[in-house]
Amino acid sequence: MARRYDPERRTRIIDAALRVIAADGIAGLSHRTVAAEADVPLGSTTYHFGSLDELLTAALRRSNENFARALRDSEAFAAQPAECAARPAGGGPGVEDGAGAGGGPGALLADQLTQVLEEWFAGDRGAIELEYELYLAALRRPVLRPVAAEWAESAVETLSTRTDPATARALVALLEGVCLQVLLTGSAFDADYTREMLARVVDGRA
Amino acid sequence: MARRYDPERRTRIIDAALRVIAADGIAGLSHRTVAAEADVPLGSTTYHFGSLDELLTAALRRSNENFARALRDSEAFAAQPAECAARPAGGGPGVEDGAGAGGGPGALLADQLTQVLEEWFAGDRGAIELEYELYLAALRRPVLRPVAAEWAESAVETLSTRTDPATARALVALLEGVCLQVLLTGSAFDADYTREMLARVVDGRA
Amino acid sequence: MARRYDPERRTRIIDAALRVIAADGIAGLSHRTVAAEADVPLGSTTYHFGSLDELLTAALRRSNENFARALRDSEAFAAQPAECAARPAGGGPGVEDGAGAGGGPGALLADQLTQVLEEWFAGDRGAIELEYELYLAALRRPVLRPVAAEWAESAVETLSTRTDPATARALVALLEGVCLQVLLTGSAFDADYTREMLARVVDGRA
Amino acid sequence: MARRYDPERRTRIIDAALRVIAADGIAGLSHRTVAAEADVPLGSTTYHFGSLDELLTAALRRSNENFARALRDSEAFAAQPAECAARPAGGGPGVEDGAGAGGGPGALLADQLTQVLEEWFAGDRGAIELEYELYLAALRRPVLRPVAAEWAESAVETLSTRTDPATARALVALLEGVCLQVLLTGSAFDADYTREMLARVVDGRA
DNA sequence: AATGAATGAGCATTCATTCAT
DNA sequence: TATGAATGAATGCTCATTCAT
Repeated sequence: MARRYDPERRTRIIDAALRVIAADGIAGLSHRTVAAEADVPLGSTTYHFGSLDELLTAALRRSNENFARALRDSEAFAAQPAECAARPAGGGPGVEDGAGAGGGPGALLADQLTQVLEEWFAGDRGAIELEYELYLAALRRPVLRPVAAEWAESAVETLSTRTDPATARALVALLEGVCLQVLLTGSAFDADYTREMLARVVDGRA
Repeated sequence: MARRYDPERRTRIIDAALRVIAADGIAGLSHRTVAAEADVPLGSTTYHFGSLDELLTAALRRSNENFARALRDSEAFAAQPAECAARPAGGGPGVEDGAGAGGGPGALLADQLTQVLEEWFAGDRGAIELEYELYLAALRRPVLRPVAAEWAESAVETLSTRTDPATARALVALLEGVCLQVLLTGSAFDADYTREMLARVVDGRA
Repeated sequence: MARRYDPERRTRIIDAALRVIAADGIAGLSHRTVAAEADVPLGSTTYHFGSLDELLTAALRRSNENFARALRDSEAFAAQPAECAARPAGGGPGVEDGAGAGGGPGALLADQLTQVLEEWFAGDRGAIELEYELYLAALRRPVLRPVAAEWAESAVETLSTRTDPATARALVALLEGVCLQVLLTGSAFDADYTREMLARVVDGRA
Repeated sequence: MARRYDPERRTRIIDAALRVIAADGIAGLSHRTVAAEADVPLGSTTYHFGSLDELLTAALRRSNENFARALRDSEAFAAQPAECAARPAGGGPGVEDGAGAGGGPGALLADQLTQVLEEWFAGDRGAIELEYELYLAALRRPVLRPVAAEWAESAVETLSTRTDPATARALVALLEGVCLQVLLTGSAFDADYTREMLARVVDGRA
């Protein structure tokens, strides 16, 4: 096996880990499974990642990056309030100032966030589960907490461009709670309800 | 070993499972560890629970019961339903004497819920982690979802005695999101912020 | 592989362990090597011995028993002083009161012990190394110390039938020191010197 | 990492090896552990020492030097050679003022040796175990035997300045046997008994 | 009905060594 | 000359499960 000099190997192992976790969960992640998925020798995974926790940490970090990029690229969220207001009526379906929420000033943001979630749930369900599973793993793995905290921080920061930080934090918490209920109980995502509740949080600002 | 006729064995095994999970997480749960913790022969655990999933389901159900009882017994929450009932239907803005939140009608409920959480976080951290770990396990274990759904349902029902069902559901989601942030990122529980955001959800009712 | 119901399996594993250690040293002892040597499945060794230390302890104990039996069966040592004295001159070669040692009263015991060592060194060298290696392993493995202490105790007791306990202990120490020098430096066993020094210890009694 | 031209590296690696062995035993010695302890690249250890046996040999040699220096520096033993030299050749029973042993001529030497041991056991127990473990390793590693033999030889030579060579050899054997019993069985060092038995060996000279 | 001996698969991890630089 | 990336073998150990009793 002449595979020396593979500078991307570390990266490929992380990607393989994400695929393994997506398929079988963190419980299915082992040096062996990830080595097989990445098509590298077993020793290579232990060489690059001294422990599974280390690999898990790297995987969570990558997952965060993936999500951040996805959010940044999301059309629904990218829209700026000013532009929106300026947009002529008859525009896109979701952004027209209060589809459901009573028309308070928070309607636009609430609507956009709801749309992001809608897109997210409409896409590959495995991807959401993957990201949540990694994120939730921090509950029992203290080494993951700093990375989980980074993620939460970054989500709050992103929303802070549209509202005050405390409200942003609450929006993230509510979104997470809503997602969790959908994912854990197998119930359907209810866009109207979500939009309404997000709007309450935004509009409740003193 | 003359332990025949032990009608409580099933129960003792479940309790042992909860202790094992509290100590080492679900990953540490095995027929062996639970048998040792319950001081029961190895074969006994496989006899009473055909698979670990079965045991896990029973454990989650018990955990839910424990939490429900704790909530029912909580002084903070058990409070003023009587007053509420006594209040004239369709009356004014409700209970205005909320401690903390600016005086919106949701102040009292928000305050009580915040207090419940405060008590919860002040107590044994292991207990919270245990309950959350079991609940979150439903993400990857479909067999647990019905039980997780039961739990969510029951929480919503409990809150529905104080507000409308949709708002109750959102309160549960927000509470879960807040708890998750505390547990996953290791940050401190912020009572004022929690109270304020809960109140926004309650008071936002159309 | 239908090998259920093998009540002697534990014993066979210990015997196999002794053979493995004799051949490759404690460093060569592993669950795998011992399983192969005993012709049992790998899992069988870990089932019967929860850890290698446990297996090692059992092996040292067995080794001690083997040695004790060998000593008991040794003709050289079995001879009783009274009988010896009563025996007509021209008897066996080594027991005649002071072959080398100056004729002090300790000559007989010293001579017999020397003969035991001589027999021992003349036999299978691997057996001695095996026993010493197991015994010396207690230096770094506290769990072995009680067993090593048992062995030392038993050796002292055996010699105490022929002299006072303190002297017996010193004889054992001297014998061990002499053996060690032979085994560690590769030098030859010097019977005359050994006899002489043992006699000094015995005869030095106040 | 600009650590070229490091003439002391070999030495530092050996010192690190001694620390590793002191901490985790020979079983804990590996190229990796010693490289980490010496703060040296992994490749450096395999470069300077072709095999672990080579490193082990060097470590045993250094350990011997350390012990020899310690013995030389010991006040207890460094004692009265002058008096000895001053004593008329072929004189009477030697140094009779032995502290403890009944006054035989060997009393002084026995007393001094006992004191050396007492000091040794009073000091860092890890150091003794380290030295013994390395020394005893020769049992199973023929390459170490010459070095172990050097050590024994040197100890005998040192004692030979105070008594005849055969007696010196026996004293070393007895001392080793006594130490071994203490180290292997975890029993306490008994100075009176040791002094008495050493004296018997010295005084037994024909 | 209940148990514990038995087993093969799998695990994380450590390792000596090789080799291209 | 010196190094660290790389790798295949081996380690101790845990496990769910089977099955004869």
